[in-house]
Amino acid sequence: MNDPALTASSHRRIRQSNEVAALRALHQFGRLSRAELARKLRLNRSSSGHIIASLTADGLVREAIEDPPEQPGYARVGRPGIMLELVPDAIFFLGVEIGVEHISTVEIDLGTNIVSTNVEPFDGPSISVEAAVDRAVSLALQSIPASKLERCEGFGVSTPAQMDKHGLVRLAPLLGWRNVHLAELVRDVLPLRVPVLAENDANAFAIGATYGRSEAHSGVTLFLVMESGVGGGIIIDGNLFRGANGLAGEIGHLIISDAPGPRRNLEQLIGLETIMGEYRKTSAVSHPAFGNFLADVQDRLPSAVSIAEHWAKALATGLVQACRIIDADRIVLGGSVAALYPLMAARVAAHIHAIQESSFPFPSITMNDDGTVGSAFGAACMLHQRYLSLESQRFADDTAEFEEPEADEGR
Amino acid sequence: MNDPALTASSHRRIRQSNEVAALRALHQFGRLSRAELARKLRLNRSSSGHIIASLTADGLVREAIEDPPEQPGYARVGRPGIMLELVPDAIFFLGVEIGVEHISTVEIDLGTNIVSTNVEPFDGPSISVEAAVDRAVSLALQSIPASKLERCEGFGVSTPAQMDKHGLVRLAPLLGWRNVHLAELVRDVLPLRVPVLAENDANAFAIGATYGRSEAHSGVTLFLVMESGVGGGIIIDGNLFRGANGLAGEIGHLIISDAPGPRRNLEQLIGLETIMGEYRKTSAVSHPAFGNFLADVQDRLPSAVSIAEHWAKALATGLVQACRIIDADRIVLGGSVAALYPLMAARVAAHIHAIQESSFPFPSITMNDDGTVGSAFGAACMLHQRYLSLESQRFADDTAEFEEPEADEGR
DNA sequence: GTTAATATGTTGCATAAGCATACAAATGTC
DNA sequence: GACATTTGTATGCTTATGCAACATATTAAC
Repeated sequence: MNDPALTASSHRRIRQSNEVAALRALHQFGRLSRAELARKLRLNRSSSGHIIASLTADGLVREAIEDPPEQPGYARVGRPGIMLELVPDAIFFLGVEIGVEHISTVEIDLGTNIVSTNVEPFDGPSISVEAAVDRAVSLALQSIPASKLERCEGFGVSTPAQMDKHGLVRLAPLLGWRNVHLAELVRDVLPLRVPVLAENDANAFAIGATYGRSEAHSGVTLFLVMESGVGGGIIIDGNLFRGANGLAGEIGHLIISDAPGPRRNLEQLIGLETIMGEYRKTSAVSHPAFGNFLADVQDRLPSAVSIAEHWAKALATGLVQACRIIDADRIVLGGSVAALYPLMAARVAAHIHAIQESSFPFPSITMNDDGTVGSAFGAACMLHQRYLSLESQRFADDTAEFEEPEADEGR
Repeated sequence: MNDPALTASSHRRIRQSNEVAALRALHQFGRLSRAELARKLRLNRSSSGHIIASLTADGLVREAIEDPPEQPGYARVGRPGIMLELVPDAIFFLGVEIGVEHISTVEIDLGTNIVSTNVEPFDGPSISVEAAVDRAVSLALQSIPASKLERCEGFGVSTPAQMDKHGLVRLAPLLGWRNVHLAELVRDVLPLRVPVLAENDANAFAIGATYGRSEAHSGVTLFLVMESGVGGGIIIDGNLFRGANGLAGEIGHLIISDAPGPRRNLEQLIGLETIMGEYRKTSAVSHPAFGNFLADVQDRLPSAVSIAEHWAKALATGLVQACRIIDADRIVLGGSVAALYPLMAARVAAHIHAIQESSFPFPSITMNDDGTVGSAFGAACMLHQRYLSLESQRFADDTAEFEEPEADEGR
């Protein structure tokens, strides 16, 4: 492909771009009248009408039957608009997470509502890629009736792996994969001709946690997933920033060696295993769970508090380092270990202010409240995002030619 | 402004977008025929002709009189195309750097060639913002004949400061500024109605070092300026990534505390002052310069080599940390201290491989060969880049309405 | 040296899509 | 109940691109 920045607009492209913009606006703002849409898109009212007509014909948009909660008190003069909304079940997207210990799948609709989820235990390291893909695909499809299948418009896979943007896995240490084209494998197995995207699990999680949230729609969000491993993803202006090799935001491998001793990375300092390893040494319970630890911290048990304190300091250090580089304005914590944050928020903040120079602003830190299927959900969101873009399959009929290997003589 | 991603295309917008694409292609590839351009832009040959006609009428493009170095050996059949090129002196852009010890100015033409430069000593901390702006503007304009002034299409300012994207300086510790609207001040003083942009000096330097280079046109480039201070900038797919507050890439404030002792940041470890401070303790010369140090390193003088070794290790640590976050595929070193790198490249590489886990790819490291006016040049490039975009002033006549404060009812 | 093949630039026409305008409809205000 | 205000739609206009045809300029072939 030539420089995407250079590609020109043509006639169809305008309409496509405007349809996409309309869909995005409806997704972001929920309900809009044609006139409101025209204003948002800086379009003529009649053009807005045309665009809506074509989207309605495609079954993607409809007029809302009821316009219920008419803001009370503020009644506007003039003829009221007819509210438009996305037709949620017009199409759907599937996302699966191939984890180390489980496979999760999610179905989302055009409104990015979760329609259904499946989770299944799984022993990643002992299973071949092909078998894993088979299981993931069949789990995702098991609850979809055949008649509905054709409305599927995308399939996303997330997995703990380094991979390029085409879904070619370079390395997946936890699963023992190397140089497998994951997206291809899924495409081959899927009984559908739909776009397939594969993405690192932390990156997918980051998309899922921010997708559609207006806060994350502009600015820089750093998302952290803290489990036994610590991953991360960066969202810039609502889009995933992958970096050159899909490794951007892999904050778990930051080197934090404030203390003397062997060099340790952030993952080894704030990951679940470290916490539990330390906690086991002191806990009264024989096989303590993370919940026991949280309870002990809450109860101000000194040994637990001390562990949490180290955790807070390491986390603060990592966040400060990351922000020196990407200058995020928003940090979102996810993964099971994030539950420790509310108990330690003040300590984390104190450490941050002690560590960083006072002239630097610091981002807000919030928790990700999402459920357990975050990464699969994010994978599905990636395809929703793609559908609401110029790369959408809706426009594929006229761009059907895939004659990419054109001679790049000009380099 | 509403979501920029949502704004729709209209008729004029197509043409504008295509004219911009044509200008960019000509800038990037130098000379193209109408037919070649049409292929690059995926446009019909006749459309390409129309666009070129309108750009030629505007005086921005012309047919090259001679097509000299016709690649020998490879003669293509068919009617040869008429080569088109930008008219370099159709318009020009000015860039100034308000440094701590000097003011530099640059004039570049439409081909981003440097037309002229001025440098003047300056005592930043002792001079008010207004006076500094005055001097910078008059130095930039001094060699421009009045008749030429109207062809100026942009004015860029770079300075060591934290500022937002509108050119509002939050803090400039080295100059003693705080909460000044630098871009506004320049606009007020300039005897021209041209776009004015202000940017942090390291960010501007980064743009200048990568702008127009096809290598940097895709991927992630981390640029480092090493002087007494250490700054940095990040270029993603050819565009500056500012972060939420314009502080992205400010790698000098990374905390590197591998050694015991007080916490130190990267700037304190690899900056010019540290090197020279250490070097002075051992040097035979009474007032040694950085050149003496370089010579001693080259001569393998143990004391100098030891200093350089520490430098290499700290640099390697900083680069690895940065790449864990942004996953750059290209690092460019600039500033006077960068001259040390070629002597230590092997050691830096060794440290990098020792520090980072083997599964991570590592970016190439190159030197910035640019002259002393890099930051001013970058500031000028920012306006060149803007001119070759849809925000160009060329299109301002029909977008003249600035009725931004529209009610954002939908939030 | 003439003819064929190939690629470029230009011209006239068709098409598509947004814009401007006008108008009917639906609501609130007086 | 008259009027203002806003929405949605229908009509004609403008504009930029695409398409096809043609003249033009060059190489290759006989």
